Amino acid sequence: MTREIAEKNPADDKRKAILDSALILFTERGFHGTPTSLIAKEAGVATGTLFHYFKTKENLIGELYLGIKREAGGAMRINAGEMSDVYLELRNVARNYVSWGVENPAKIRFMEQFCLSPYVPDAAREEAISNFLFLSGLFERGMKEGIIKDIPAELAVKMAAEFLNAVIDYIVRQGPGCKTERVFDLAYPVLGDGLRNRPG
Amino acid sequence: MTREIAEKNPADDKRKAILDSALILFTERGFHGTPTSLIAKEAGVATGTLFHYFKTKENLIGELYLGIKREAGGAMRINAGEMSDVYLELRNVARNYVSWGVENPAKIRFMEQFCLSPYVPDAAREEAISNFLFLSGLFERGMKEGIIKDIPAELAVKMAAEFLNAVIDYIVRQGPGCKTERVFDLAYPVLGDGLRNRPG
DNA sequence: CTTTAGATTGACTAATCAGTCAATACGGTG
DNA sequence: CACCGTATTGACTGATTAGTCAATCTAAAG
Repeated sequence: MTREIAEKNPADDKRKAILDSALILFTERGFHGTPTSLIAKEAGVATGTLFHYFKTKENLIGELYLGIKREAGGAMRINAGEMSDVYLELRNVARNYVSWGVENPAKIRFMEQFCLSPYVPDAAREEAISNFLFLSGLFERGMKEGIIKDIPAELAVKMAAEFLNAVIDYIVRQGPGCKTERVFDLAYPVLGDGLRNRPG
Repeated sequence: MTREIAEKNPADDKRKAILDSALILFTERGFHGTPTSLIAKEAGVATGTLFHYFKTKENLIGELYLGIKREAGGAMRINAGEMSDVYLELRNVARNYVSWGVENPAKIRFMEQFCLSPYVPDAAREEAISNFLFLSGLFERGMKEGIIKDIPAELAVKMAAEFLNAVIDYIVRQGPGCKTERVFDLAYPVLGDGLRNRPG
């Protein structure tokens, strides 16, 4: 009856619908500002169904957070390991991240708004970090090879991530007329040249 | 009786106590997660007193946001206009901002957590921007002089701000043993070299 | 002392919300 | 069809909260 084409598991669809609605509502209204009843209504299910899939509201936000972090980490790795040097690898990762961010502004917003927030369970935050360890590794390799400034890798990752978030935010705010590639080519050299050891 | 030394206006003290408590509690528990009754209790006043000084809870958060933005803008301008070139001016602004941020981690947390948040009234956000217009001006001057890469000033401000937030966050997380100046000297060249036109 | 205006109080209310639960519908298996 | 475990529902509850208000306090001025 209500069966859609290519629908593998109706249960997973409800789950996904709940997560999708929660993402939008949380970014628009905040965690405590969004009642579970509203999430359920927007997802087209009853309140009870929401609590069938997620034990508590905090559990829901934790799973949402983890899923987004995993997706971001995955998006960054496209074509990873295929470049001729660390510098190009970093540029590729940055490019992937910005593309993903521009196409998923709500997810970026969610991460920025909630990564420091007390609502995200510690366990979810810790597991999320693991998705970005490869980045520290990349920086450390570049430093060992002497082509990246020698600074703590943790600091470098943080700086790069925040920098790219700013680029994404700028592109999204410019509206649909703004070509991502053009802005990226303008903005990335600031990070790239900055990280380079003894530039020139 | 309860009069302290050098107390100009007892009313202003209550106001300030409420804002101070609100800042801590909002960063620890979020906006909707912090009842006005708790803010009042932590400030040592009655609930009614809080609503005597602030018409609504949203009004309170708006004033808190504005005050912090004003303070940050003021901190950045220390010794501004006294440097020999734009590059040194920028470094001075960055240094001032990082120092202020490291000394006021709760205020940085608040700004990061709530600057994108729907709880901040639009009016407060708009007025806050005016405190940072001088920064766009500084970037534009540097671009005109050809010593800064030619990119949209709005983008440059955003990139620099997020970059410095990452530096502050790193220093604060390292704990009290971490010397701000040392980390700043390590981190700033990444931004400085990056912004410089045709480095080398 | 009396008056007056603002500051302060905290019990109270109407509204809202996270999570429950008993009832029902669904879907696969024999 | 009969059986059974899972999915789904939405009215309901106990707890919490923003904001009110009538009463009380304080302090300055006459």
